[in-house]
Amino acid sequence: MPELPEVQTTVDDLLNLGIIGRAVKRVTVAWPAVTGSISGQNLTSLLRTKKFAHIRRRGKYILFQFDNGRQSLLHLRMSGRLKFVPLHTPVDKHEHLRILLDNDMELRLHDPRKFGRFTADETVKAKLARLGIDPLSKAFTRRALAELLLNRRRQLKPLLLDQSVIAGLGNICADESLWLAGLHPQRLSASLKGEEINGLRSGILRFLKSSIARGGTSLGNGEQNFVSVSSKAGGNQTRLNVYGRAGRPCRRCRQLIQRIVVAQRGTYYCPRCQRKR
DNA sequence: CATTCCGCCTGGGTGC
DNA sequence: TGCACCCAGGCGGAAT
Ligand SMILES: [Zn+2]
Repeated sequence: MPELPEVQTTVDDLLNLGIIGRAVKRVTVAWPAVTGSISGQNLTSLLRTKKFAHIRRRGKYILFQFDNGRQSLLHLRMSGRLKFVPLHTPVDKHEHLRILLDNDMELRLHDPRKFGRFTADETVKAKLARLGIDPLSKAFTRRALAELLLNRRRQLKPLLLDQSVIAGLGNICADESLWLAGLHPQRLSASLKGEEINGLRSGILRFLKSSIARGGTSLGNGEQNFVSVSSKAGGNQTRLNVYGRAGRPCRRCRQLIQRIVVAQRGTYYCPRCQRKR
């Protein structure tokens, strides 16, 4: 579930927990697929005594940088979230990766669907290199977005979800941004006019800033619902205009919101405000 | 180059 | 209660 705002919220939380400057004591892997079958012992020998120097968001990845220069990446995928608890806290059945620090606090990946991934090897650089522009960076100008759109002939929504084009946007952000901009999710990227491109950029930024300011979007109360490291649910769900609102009236024109499938993802839009043309 | 389908997993919701 | 079915915030690989 986590998209850019939820990952950013998670990183912001991590930076308030006193992890920076602490060393790794042990890594425990409870579900091998999380690490691509790299054992906890291997990861422990790689990271033991190394201190956390930086924690940053890169697209939807959380990047951990250690004081020896080693980098590792954590991706929360669909249902991952982090917990930070004392060493002897009973291990939940959904906690598949645990990183013990030298203050006996443990960072745990809680991930019911087991899609989350952690890597600390040489593939990190390649993964980072594949990421497109960060939508919150200064480089994400109207001109930069125009170039990304006009040089491709793709449907808008799959393009927005392509992490090698723009890094961090997810299914909710794509639908909400397209509604804000009044653009059909299947419009061809190369067909956009200047003003439409500017509107799309504004929509993306407006959604991201709103969601981050509210601690992300938390859609329910289940195991797979997003909460930050401090166990707080986000508040952006009440601001959604189309996502999950099929059959309900558009807040702008009262036309009923429709759900279609685009690029194998549920896609919500207003047939009146967002014409294919 | 773009699109489509599948696999990876568990859990929540709905309808019978 | 039970069961069948559909859906889910992501992504990588294969086929077309
Ligand atoms: Zn509308």
